[in-house]
Amino acid sequence: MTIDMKDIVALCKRRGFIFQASDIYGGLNGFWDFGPLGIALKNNLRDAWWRSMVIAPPLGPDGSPVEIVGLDSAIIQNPKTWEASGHVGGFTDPMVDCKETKQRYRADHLLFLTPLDGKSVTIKGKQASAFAFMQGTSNEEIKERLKKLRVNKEFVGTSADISDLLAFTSLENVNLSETVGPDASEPGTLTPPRQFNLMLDTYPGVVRDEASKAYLRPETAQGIFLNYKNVLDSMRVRMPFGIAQVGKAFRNEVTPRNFIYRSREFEQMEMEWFCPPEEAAQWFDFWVAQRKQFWLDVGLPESMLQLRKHDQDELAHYAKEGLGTIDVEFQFPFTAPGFGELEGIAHRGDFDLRQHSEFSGQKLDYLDQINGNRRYTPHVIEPAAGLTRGVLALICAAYRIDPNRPAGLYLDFHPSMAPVKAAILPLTAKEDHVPTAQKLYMDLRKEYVVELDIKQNIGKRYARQDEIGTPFCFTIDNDTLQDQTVTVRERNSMKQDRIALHKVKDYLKQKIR
RNA sequence: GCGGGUGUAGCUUAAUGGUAAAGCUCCAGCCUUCCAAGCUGGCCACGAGGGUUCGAUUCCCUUCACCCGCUCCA
Repeated sequence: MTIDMKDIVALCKRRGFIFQASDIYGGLNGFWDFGPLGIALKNNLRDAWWRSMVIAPPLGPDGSPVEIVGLDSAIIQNPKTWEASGHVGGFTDPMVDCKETKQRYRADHLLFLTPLDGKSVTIKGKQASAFAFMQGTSNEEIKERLKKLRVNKEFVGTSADISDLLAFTSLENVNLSETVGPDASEPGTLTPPRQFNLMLDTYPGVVRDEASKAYLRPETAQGIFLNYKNVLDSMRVRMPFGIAQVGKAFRNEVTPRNFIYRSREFEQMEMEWFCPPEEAAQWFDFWVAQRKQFWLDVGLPESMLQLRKHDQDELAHYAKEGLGTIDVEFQFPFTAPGFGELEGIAHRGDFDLRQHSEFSGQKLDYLDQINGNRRYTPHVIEPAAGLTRGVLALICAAYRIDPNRPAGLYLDFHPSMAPVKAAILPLTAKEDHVPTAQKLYMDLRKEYVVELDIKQNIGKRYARQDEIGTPFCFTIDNDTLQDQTVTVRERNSMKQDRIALHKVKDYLKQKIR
């Protein structure tokens, strides 16, 4: 069965999960709003995460519960934060476009050759003094390409490894008009490198002043590092321990795509786990296993999940010195049969605390008074999950096409994630079914999100509940009035059972973990 | 940012240089004892801006959004 994202987007809109932001104004690229059921689903996922991290964190390798505390830091922090974190400097990738082929290249991924004798050659009547190639191009491919361009010369670097070639950005005075792009047929088609600012900025204060420029956080993590010392000084935590945070983050994605998967405003669930350097490897493995289990627990099927270790060259700037990064990936409809990132577990080493210590002049190390007053800067293991992406994964995983039911489809949410746990349906709108239904509804809503739906025939009401993934429907009919039983209709099987009216609450308690 | 495609009601579709049509949904009422049933009535649309024209949803331009591909993705 292949799922079309169009159908998922349509369902999300039709049933109040996710709307395009600023819909009545024609939308805004990269922004989405969560409707009544979308926020319910998101809150359920967020709460499950918070519970699994802060309220009831898992047992560590030694069998005792690990220690994690919560945090909610500001979205806007002192801009120095992002200088220290490396985001201001390293978060803007210079890009180069080719006017001929319409290709775009990251300037720092381009390498190029210059003739050994320093003399240019003529191609299509134009002088060419440099030839650009994508990083990773093999020597054979380079030779082949030069042959195609009918260039017969000795080049700097051709006989050596590709890594010896000069990086494009290292050439201050490169003459672009004499440079042949990686896929171009003539020189002079490349644009100068352009900076892409990947952080959104703002200007706190009523007067717009360049000196007051600040950034909307591109990740929640830095707010945790900034509060590392505050937490240490106020919470009596001891190494190893974690700080967890859920919140919005903002990135100027070059191309927002795939519904809410890559948006410019999104929500993260991040936990920074601080530990002694020598324990980092053990905790890294521990958290990778824990995080995968979390996604299984909220209902994503094993077959749609995979763990993937980052290659060395795709590691983020902060993860380069550590044990690397492993992603938990989900098989989204738009990546299938491939997978897309849902969560990344990164070993950040002591990079962040070291940087912030240097930029702020504050001591951010740890004095271990239990183990001989040893002093060290903790290493950090970071499970960073996309809450927004998690919601999309839950919806995609739950989407079931079923021609045998009126709605033609249903959402197979795990009962704990379902926005509505149960619907109370009087079989008819007649006066004798309604009061009993209302009474049951008023009773259940104290503990569960339930809906009372009176209007229209029963089939339509079941269909609507199928579409929003409500796991159970309780129907009140004439028999209810006689023997105090109701029909319970189970979403996935559409099977009906009769249970006692007073057992309904226990039934839900047992079914919804 | 590039190339291609698509924009008519909540959804699916229609027609038209001159009052924009229908089915489903939705709402109200009736009827209904278990899966979008039936009857009656009702609400709701030409993505936005500009141009051509007596008149534009239709033709032209621009723009915005979405989809696909490229690119990017700490």
